Amino acid sequence: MKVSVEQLQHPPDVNDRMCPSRGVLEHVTSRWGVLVLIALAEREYRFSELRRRVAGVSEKMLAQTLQNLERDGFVHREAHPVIPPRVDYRLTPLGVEAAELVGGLAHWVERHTPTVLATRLVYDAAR
Amino acid sequence: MKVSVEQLQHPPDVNDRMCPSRGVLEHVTSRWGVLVLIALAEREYRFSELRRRVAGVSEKMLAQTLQNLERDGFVHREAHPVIPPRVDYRLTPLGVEAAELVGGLAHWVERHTPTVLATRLVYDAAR
DNA sequence: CAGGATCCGCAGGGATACTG
DNA sequence: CAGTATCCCTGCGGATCCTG
Repeated sequence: MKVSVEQLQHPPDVNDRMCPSRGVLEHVTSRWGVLVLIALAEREYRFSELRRRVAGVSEKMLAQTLQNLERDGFVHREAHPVIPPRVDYRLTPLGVEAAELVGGLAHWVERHTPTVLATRLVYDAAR
Repeated sequence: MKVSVEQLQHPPDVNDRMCPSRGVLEHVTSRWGVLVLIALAEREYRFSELRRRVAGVSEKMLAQTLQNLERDGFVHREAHPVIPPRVDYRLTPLGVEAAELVGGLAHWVERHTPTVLATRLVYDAAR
């Protein structure tokens, strides 16, 4: 089989280059991205507040998630020059829309989870 | 409608039982799950048709994704006892709803991707 | 307190070969 | 054609330490 040079030049992330919207979608639907958006949908949070709210997230992943969401324009970061440091995170107008959509999806999933679990039992029982 | 963050969390293994909805959500929002749902939203597909339609997915991941979606009750699998084998995949009524939601989210992201990319440029330029 | 820097384990996922 | 089985590896994400 012949392989084009172009394919070899950019082996990684070909899809990302061709379809950047996939990357954006993965940011908002990522494991912690979903939870952060839903949390910030209710109100503004500080870093460690958010860390407690989204229990289980590591500092690293929370920082990374927030940076992605800020870079994409979904979250606004406001650092107050005080000691000790204080940083507030809130949704941008774009973030509010995104949070409504992912929140809607999450809520729909929650409502139908019992059905899904029952379906799984039937599926698993059939083998 | 408000969605609580607590109900969606499952950092350790135990939380899968405490919060199974998170698992369901990850199935439909997974990298390939989203694309499969969107593809099947337009029409019924066969396995290798779907593989060509969802460019970049490996056989393994497509099979795994389809099994998850079938087990959760979003996709119906119909195998025809012919040679060569022929298997059709289509959305269930529940899957249609799910596909509408993830599709809505995906299309919203697509519409706002130019804005996001522009925002990223500004963000990156600021450092 | 808000995060950067580092190390590292392990499972998610790709490539390939094989089967019914 | 529609998968399953196998090998293999990277990169996600957790833990820990450090700084402003």
